[in-house]
Amino acid sequence: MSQSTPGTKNRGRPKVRPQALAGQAPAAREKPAEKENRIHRAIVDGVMEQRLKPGTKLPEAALCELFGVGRSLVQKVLQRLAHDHIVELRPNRSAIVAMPSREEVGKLFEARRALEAAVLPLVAEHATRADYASLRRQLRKEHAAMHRYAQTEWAGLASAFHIRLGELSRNPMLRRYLSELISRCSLVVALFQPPGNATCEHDEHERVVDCLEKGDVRGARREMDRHLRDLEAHIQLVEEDTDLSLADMLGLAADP
Amino acid sequence: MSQSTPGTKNRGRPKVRPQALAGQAPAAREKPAEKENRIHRAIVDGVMEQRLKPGTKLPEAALCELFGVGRSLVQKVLQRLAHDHIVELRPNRSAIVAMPSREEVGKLFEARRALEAAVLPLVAEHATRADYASLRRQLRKEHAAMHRYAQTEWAGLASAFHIRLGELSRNPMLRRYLSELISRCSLVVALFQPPGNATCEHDEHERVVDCLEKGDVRGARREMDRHLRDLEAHIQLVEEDTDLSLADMLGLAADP
DNA sequence: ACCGGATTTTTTGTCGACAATTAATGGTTT
DNA sequence: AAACCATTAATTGTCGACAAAAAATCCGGT
Repeated sequence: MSQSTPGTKNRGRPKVRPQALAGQAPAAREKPAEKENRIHRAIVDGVMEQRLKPGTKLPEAALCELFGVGRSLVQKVLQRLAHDHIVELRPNRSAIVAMPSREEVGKLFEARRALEAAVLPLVAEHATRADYASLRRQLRKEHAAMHRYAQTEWAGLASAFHIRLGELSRNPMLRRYLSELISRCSLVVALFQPPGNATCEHDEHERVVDCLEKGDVRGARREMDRHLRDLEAHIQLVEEDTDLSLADMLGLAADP
Repeated sequence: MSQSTPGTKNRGRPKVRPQALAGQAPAAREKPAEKENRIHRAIVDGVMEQRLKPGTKLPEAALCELFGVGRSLVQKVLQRLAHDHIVELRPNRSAIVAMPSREEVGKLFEARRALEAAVLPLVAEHATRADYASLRRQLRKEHAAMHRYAQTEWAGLASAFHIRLGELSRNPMLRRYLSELISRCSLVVALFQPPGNATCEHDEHERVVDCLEKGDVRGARREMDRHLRDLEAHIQLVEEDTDLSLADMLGLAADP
């Protein structure tokens, strides 16, 4: 199969465009650490909202200009993003937005199922009445957003539920690992979920809390496992075999 | 060239001493990435073998001189170490070797129990005959080292068993998380285990493999949980309440 | 016209310099 | 003598500069 397209000089992956990154104006004076977080958040948001598509190049120089900082900061941020698997970092090459393969996505959800299951007994062990109450409050907000068709807000709240469970395990390491997996999953969901295709998820979250509050850990695990498999089943990977530069270019051409 | 100025007053936390870091001579030409790994490994080894005690300051300038690199590299390495919780990184202050509190250690082992339990079913699902055979081979080496009283080697092999289980889960994320927790645990064990107090661990590892090979996941989980609780029970934390600078000074005073 | 090698361009890797921040020191007052 | 404040020293935070690697481009041979 021939992949060489004669005459196409500007072939390759798209570079970052200014509009793709919400240009947060640097406040008059900000604490040093905040600068780093600002850049980090801007890129994460860009990826989550699909302004930055997988494979997009993120050259350090461009980011420096866009955010008005030196390369040291940009490098530190890219390092962090690479560790969270949001960008891919190759030696002597531009960092690119991570493009998980079909298999990686499978393993990712597998890991998440395992970790959520591992967390539930600890939640049941440590959670108090007040904790369950706050969970219920969160679920109400979630429902409200869903019925309002506030897509992105709802996605955030749905993740927040799982993250809250991680917190309720009262274990910082498990919480951190779970948060990491949840972020990556919602990234994948955002990537492969064409806008509008909202997976209405009934009240699977509620059922998990019901079981937990009854002390039925095994039931909670079962419900959670089913919920996560549902979530995974709802995403369809549309993947190109070896080279998606053409698709990228088309995507880039369709400029808002 | 005078090496270290003997007139410095060493009050407060101990600083890094040249002997405490195995001075790997930089090979004639090494790949860029290897430099970073060399420094990383040197510090990790130093901590594991207790040449670098918790609370030891690691100023960037000193590390630069010791390894003959610039501050960028040192910073990158410290960043990585901080992420692995081997050093603690405070803003505008020297990085110090991490000193886990009693509670952190408890949570650490809790997380590890949860994760090892979560990994076992996947191992049982994916492992082949050959995998079990290689596990058994590894166990034989472990036994040999134990009977030879090769303390440090045996510790490494014992960790290797658990790490191998992580690999056999065939899940990169779970493998990485588990490896991280195992490293931190063996770090803690090394810290609080006075040399000579070898916890002979019978053949708890064998029992886990036995259950796995029989397809008895639940049994394997039970054995593993017991094994890890045993391990935790064998470490005694000798901790100071709020401030251990005095103890540090004493530790430093007892200088070879 | 096409392929392969030399050249230019882009981009990262690494370093030392300067500014900012914190800890340590010393001097003054009560 | 103890506490407080000003000054000094040590250490990190951030930046641009230069070198090295890879990619993109150009060019001559078949």
